[in-house]
Amino acid sequence: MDAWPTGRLLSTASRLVEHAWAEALESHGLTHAGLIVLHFLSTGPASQIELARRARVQTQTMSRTLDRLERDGYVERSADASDRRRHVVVITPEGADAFRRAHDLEATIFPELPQHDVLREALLQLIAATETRRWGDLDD
Amino acid sequence: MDAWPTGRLLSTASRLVEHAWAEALESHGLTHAGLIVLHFLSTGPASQIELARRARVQTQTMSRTLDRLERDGYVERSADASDRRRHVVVITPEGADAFRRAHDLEATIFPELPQHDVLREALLQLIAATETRRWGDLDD
DNA sequence: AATAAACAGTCAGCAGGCTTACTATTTTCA
DNA sequence: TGAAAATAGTAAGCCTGCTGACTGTTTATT
Repeated sequence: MDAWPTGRLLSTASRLVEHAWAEALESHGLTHAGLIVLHFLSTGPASQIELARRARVQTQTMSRTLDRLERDGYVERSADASDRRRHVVVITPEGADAFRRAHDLEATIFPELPQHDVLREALLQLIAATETRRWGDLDD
Repeated sequence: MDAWPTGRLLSTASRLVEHAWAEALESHGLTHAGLIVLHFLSTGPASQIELARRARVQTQTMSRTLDRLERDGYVERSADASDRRRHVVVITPEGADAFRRAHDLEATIFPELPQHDVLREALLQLIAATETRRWGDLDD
């Protein structure tokens, strides 16, 4: 496995970690993708396009993630009065509750690593190096 | 984004890198998941369960990946005479060709990173720390 | 003012992860 | 030997990425 290309190591590690999360999250009625959204909404409402931009996914993907969150009663969508193209997405009390319960898991589920800080730094650099081409200049 | 949990950084980085790959690979008629399989098969035939184990995916996932590779003419499945439960998977000349053309991309597509070696080492440790619970003891 | 362009969101369909549930074959062992 | 257990593979259905094509609304241009 030492011979694997770095991209493959990256996606394998990502899948393994995500799976460990998923196990913990499903007991709170949440998924990985949903948790990200609740995180963003915990500080206030947002449009779908803004949520997509911050999560670095396509608006179509975000649309379906919100479908599921809405189905489960964690968010609500309403038309924006001043711009009827826009939907304002708001977290519900149930959503805020689920987020609060799940929030600490994010930190604790990650395995102890001697290189944790270095890993974070390298990932941030890697993201910075690749994302501009795909997502343009983002400030968060 | 500095405040993001490490798991989220990991999956975001993984998706961005994978997307850059995908662009390059599709010009060779390949996908990420397919390339891994061709890589494993380039040194000889294997059973589906063995391919799944080495790629760290479920056999059901591998089954469908092989469906697509077979559909595209890159691999062939045949029943194992000595154990009729088993399918022996073999790479075709077309598959070997596609693999050869794509092989170098894996290394060159990855962005230059000052921390490349440290990143690899951290990822290998992370995989080692998480995979045993899910995949048992593997020797590769 | 009318038309063109940009924008916000959705739908349909594919890929590749996952789980649960199934068939068919082989192995074990009572 | 014959029944139970293990093994290899598939099917169906969910989630979350993606692309391409579409609707409806707003903004820009002429």
